[in-house]
Amino acid sequence: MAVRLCDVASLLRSGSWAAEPWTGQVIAAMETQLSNRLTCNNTSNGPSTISHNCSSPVESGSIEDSKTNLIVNYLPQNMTQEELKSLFGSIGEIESCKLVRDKITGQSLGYGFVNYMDPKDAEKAINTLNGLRLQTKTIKVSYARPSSASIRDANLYVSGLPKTMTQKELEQLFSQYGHIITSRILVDQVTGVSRGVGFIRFDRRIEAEEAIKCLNGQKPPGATEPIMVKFANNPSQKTSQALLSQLYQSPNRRYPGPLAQRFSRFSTMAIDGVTSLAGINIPGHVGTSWCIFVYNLAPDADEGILWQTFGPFGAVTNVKVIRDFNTNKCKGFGFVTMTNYDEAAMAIASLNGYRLGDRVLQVSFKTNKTHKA
DNA sequence: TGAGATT
Repeated sequence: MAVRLCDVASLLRSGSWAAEPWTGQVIAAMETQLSNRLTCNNTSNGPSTISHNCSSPVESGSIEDSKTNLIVNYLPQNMTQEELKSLFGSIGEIESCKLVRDKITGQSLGYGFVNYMDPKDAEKAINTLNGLRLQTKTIKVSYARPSSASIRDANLYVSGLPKTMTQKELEQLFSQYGHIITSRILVDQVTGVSRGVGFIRFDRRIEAEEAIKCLNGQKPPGATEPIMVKFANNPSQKTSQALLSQLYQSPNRRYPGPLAQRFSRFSTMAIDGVTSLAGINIPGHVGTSWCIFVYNLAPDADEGILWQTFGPFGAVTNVKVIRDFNTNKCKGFGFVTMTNYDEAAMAIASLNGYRLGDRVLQVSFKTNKTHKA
């Protein structure tokens, strides 16, 4: 099986995401000022090389920002709002929780918001859940900015990049026009070589607009060909398009649908270990879940450790650490609920006998001893 | 010609 225990071990804080140190949004008057500072004199007389004489943008900041409201990105596609609440509720009391879904299709857009009652819990959630691996995703947890039009649609699609250009170089190129939230260069999955396309998400729309004006059709330093810079499609457009094409196209299936699923659970196992982690629902188990008994947990074990340990194996819907009523210390065992049999079985096979801290776990399906008298 | 970050 392709699941490696070192992956599980690496969960325990790889620090893969830094929390955005960022503290706020800029008032409208500053936007004009910023816009003026960054104005370039790009003429449309064809490609030329880019000069780097623009000044750096000001850092935005405000004490008004919420210290309780978090944005959670890169959630697994099949994760529900209830699971999101369960995961973040293990840190502290939640005031509200929302998984963002496509308005038309209802599909998860892969991100959500969690608002805590106590700012300390929000901070703790960033420290403990940011970078958590869930299925094939590594979630990112950071403070949410107050929603406003100025921060929307600030995502750029860049193509024609030199294949040798690194993410850092891409950021250097674009950072002169504003504060970059995320950047990415797409690579060939087999060779790892750049595909010459990437994405830059700016803090604010005006920064993205300025970058398009200044960089579209220009040659990066040392490049022989000009790059194309434009606004990226947003996810709701894509899901809407997919819905439309489903409605209007012939019934030929391009993706594994109900037919493939009829091969039952082995279809998810046979392809490779990664596919089996993708959270494909298995007919016959819809509406059921699989409860896993985890024994030999340390006294200080908490729900977070169970999420971290089982989350990478598939859809986890709930975790529970059994505690002593008086001391509140873990009594040495807990339970994990998973949606899919394959994923639960994989987790058990991989984690039974696994060393967690100074203890060797015993992991099995929960047996039906039912209730105590 | 493409991942998924502002309710």
